[in-house]
Amino acid sequence: MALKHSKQREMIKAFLMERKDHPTADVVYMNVRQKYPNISLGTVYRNLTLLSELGEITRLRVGDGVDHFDADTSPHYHFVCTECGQVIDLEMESIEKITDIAGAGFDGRIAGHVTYFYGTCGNCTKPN
Amino acid sequence: MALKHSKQREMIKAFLMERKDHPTADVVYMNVRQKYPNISLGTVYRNLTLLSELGEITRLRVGDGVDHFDADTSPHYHFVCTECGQVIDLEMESIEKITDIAGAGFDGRIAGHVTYFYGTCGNCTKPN
DNA sequence: TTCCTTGCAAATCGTTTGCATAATG
DNA sequence: CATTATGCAAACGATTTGCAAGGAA
Repeated sequence: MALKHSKQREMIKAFLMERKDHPTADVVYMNVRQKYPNISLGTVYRNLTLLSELGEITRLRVGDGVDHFDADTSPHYHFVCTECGQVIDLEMESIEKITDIAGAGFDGRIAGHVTYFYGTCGNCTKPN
Repeated sequence: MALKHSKQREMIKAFLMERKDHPTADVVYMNVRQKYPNISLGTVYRNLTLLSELGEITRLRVGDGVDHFDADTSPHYHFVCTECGQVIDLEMESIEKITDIAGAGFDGRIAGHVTYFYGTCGNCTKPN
């Protein structure tokens, strides 16, 4: 279980940190491969899973069938454009209280929530 | 594109309506097959997809890797138990306003949101 | 008769995993 | 040296799809 350093993991994490969008495993693979041609898709998946288990990155399941990854683990929300598929960070007031609202009268323990907003992004909304 | 009646579709819809949980395609298949042994998994998938496109049912992507289906299309929220995997309806005050909160200052159009709450359900929370 | 729907099986897609080898501590 | 990590390819599970045959309008 003792973690050992690996060039591959380092590059995957670094790549994720320099991106403001939320790349999929395949995009990570394609990009890291330019600098490190020998890396395999399996290694990318293994490291993305490991990093998210360590809490260093977040796995985003926005409902488009593909997992997205985010190196920004601070609490924030995402918007998914139904037109172009883009996943964008939202700058918005906290809505943490919805967990309490949901918990009122619920027979169980609510630990948290997952929310994403959808619609058309700035670009796709513009007239053409 | 003109829709034609089919016994299979009718039974799938009926089955979904009599369930308060949120069955997966496979569960629908297993159950409908008891009354209609010849039905195929492909047909179940095709009809679930068709019905959800028609807006007669809702496809739930709660992040467990399997799609769940709900015949109740009225706006409501779901809770997913991280212990037993169960998906339950939540009776709670509307949180529709979070769409407005998210839209404030956002350059684009927000059409809606998807939220699910997670934690441990009543049964799984109980001491044992 | 038209053409929507089905059953079946093969195909797809994203992701995971087994295994022998390479790299790390 | 003891272990973790890798590359590769095969395996997986959920869902989709092509096609010839069946059923509804």
